[in-house]
Amino acid sequence: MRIGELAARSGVSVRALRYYEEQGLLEADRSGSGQRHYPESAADRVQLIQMLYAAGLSSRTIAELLPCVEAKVSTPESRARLTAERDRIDAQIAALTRTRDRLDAVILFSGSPASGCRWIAGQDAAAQANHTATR
Amino acid sequence: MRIGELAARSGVSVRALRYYEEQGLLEADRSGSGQRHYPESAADRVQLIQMLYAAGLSSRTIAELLPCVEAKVSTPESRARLTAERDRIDAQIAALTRTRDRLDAVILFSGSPASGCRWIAGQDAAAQANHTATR
DNA sequence: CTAAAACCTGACGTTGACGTCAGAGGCAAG
DNA sequence: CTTGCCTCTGACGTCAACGTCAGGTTTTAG
Repeated sequence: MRIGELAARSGVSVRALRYYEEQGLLEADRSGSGQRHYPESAADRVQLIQMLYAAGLSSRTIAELLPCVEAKVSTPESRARLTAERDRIDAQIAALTRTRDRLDAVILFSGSPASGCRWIAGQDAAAQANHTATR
Repeated sequence: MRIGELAARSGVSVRALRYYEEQGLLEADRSGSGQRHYPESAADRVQLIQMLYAAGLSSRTIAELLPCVEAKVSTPESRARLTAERDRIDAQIAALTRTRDRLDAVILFSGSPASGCRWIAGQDAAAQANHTATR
């Protein structure tokens, strides 16, 4: 498939796909006229790339680890990197969990009918119950 | 305390503290000569700011929600924002967890002695056991 | 009193993952 | 054939959270 279709399928921009290639994350066959052609498997690969970007990995790190993750093989060096990144992600999850719990506490407390949240007059309890029921 | 000490205590740079003030996240008393003076409580506030930055909130959003989080009060609007951010963080935690599990699978599989990871010759099982024992 | 250290404002520099635009070709339909 | 859409390369633009530097004032240690 060509780049536009891959972009549509994987939900990223055409520019992003070219950028991934530039960073050595995604290879493409070229037609005689220079157009990129991707196999079906490219969609999965793009998903994986996005996944790793979302976890805070840089292009360089992704380029280093992507083959390992796809093939499930690793050298001692790459295994060290993998472990380091996993630990970093673990720490990030822990931090995010604390942050979420903190926000939850604010939401629950300030949203509770008994909490005296009526610090701006004119709020009726119905709207508050609505928000509280969000969870 | 002055800005240098606050920076040292909270582990952020002086520049960052000035930036926070510029963004309306952190206020400071000024001495006659214009130097910033912070109360003890500023350290906690900075920690909270860092926490929210780390969760992916922008300066603008933090400025909006910081008073709510500190005082545990909220208007209906801010509660909606709080809920939205919490949900976003929840989703991010879920995505990170999936990513971590994927990395874990690679580490465990490629690190297992029986996995045939010896695809580069010359590795002894002892080093592998070391890495495996990391967790 | 003096020199070092800390602080001030203002302004330009950095980084990464793209967005966007320009100008030029390629490709199936009518 | 030509119209309209897709693609190409190359290059500059963006945005946020600071880093860094310049040039000057203030505070502190000796």
